[in-house]
Amino acid sequence: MKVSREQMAENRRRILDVASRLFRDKGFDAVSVAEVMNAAGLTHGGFYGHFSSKDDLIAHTLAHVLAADEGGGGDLRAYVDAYLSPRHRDNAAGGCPTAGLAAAIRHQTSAARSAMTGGLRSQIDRIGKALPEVDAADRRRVAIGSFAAMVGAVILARAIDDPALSDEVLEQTRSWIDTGISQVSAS
Amino acid sequence: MKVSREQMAENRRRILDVASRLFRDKGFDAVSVAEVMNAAGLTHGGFYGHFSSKDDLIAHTLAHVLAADEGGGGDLRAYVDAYLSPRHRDNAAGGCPTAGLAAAIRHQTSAARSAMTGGLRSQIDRIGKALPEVDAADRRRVAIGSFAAMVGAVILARAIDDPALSDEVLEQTRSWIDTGISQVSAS
DNA sequence: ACATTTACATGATGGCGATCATATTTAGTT
DNA sequence: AACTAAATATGATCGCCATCATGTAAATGT
Repeated sequence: MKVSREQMAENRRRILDVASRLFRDKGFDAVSVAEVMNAAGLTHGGFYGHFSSKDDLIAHTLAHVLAADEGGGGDLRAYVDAYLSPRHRDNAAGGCPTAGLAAAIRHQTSAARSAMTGGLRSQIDRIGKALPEVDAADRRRVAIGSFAAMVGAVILARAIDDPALSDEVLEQTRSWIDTGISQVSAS
Repeated sequence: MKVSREQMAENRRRILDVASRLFRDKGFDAVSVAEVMNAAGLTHGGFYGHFSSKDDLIAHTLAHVLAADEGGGGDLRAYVDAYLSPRHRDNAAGGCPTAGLAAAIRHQTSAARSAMTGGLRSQIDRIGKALPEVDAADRRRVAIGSFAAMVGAVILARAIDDPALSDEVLEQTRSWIDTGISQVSAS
C-alpha cells in the first residue's frame, strides 16, 4: 500500500535511524537488510524503493549519523569525560559513530569512506575550536591527538574482556589527555 | 593424502600465518575458510582436521599473532615512529593486529576476546617498561594513553579518504605523544 | 469520482559460505 | 610387506542474505 509523501519521508528517516543503531551495535556485515527494515517497522520488500543497495544504505546512514553527531562543540572537558565513560563504552549502539564504525570503513565503498572523512574533518575542527585556552599553534595537534586517544581508548576498552583493565584504559586515557591539554594551555 | 606429522604442524602454522594476514587485511567476515586454506596451499576439506570451526580458527589466530607481536619492547621512540608511519597505515595485512582487529573483537567469541585481552595487557606492560625516563607513578598513564592514541590514529588514518588529512593525523599524533612523554620525564 | 502512479508487502531466485560425507593416499606401526 | 590410522581432497548440503518480480492498495492529480 502506498503511503503519503510525508509518511514516506518519515519511513526513510526511521530506516536511517535504526540502521545507524544496528550498524554501530553489530557491525555492517552482521546486520541484514531485512533486519533493518523490520526494526523500522517495515518489510524487506520496500527497501529498494529507498536505497539502491545495502552499500548505498551504508553510505547514507553514515552521512545521516555523522551530520547528527555534533558532540565536542561545547564544554570539551565534559565531552571527554562522557566519551571516556563506562557508559559510553557500554552503549555502542547509541555512541560515537567514529568509535563504532571507523575501523570498518576500510572495507566499504568510496562513498562511505568519503562520508566518514567529512565527519572526521568536522569533528577535528569542532574540537580545535573548543580549545580556547590552548595556543593557536598547538590547537590542531591537541585536537587530533586527543581525539585519536579517545577513539583508540574506547575501541580498546570495548575489546577488553576484563572489566578492571577496561575501566583502567578509560581512566588513564582521560588523565593522559587532561595533563596533555593543561600543559600546553596558554594561561 | 596423509602427510608427515611434521608436515602437518607446518601446515597448521601456515594456516595461522595466512589467516592472520587475511584477517588483518580484509576483516574476519570477508575472509572465507576456503580462502584461508587456498592461501595456505591446501583445500577447504582439511580445515576441520585442524580447527573445529571458523570461530575456533579466529581465536587460535589471535593467540598466534599476538604472541608473535613483540613490538614496543626496545626503543620506544622508534616504535612510535614506525607505528605512526604511512608505511604501517598502508600495510594492515602485516601490521599491528590490535590496530587491525581490536574493533572487530566485540563481535567475536569469548575465546577470541580473551586472547585479545591478554595481548593488550602484555602490550601495555611492554610499553610501560620501555619508558625508563618516565617517573614510575606516570608510567602506566603514559603507556596506556600513548598506546590508545597510536591505535586510534592508525584506525582513523586508515579510514580517511584524503591522503593529506590521513598523513596529518599520523604526524600530529606522533607530535602529541612526543610532547606528552617528554613533559612527564624525570630528567 | 477516476485514472494513474507509487510505496510497500509477499514471495521468488541465485550465489556464497560454513560445515559435513566420503574417497584417496600415504605416514606410522607391526 | 601388509595393516591401520590419519591428513587432505573432492564433492555434497543447508541456510542465510542481497536482490528481484509481482501483487495490492492507497495517495495524488485531473
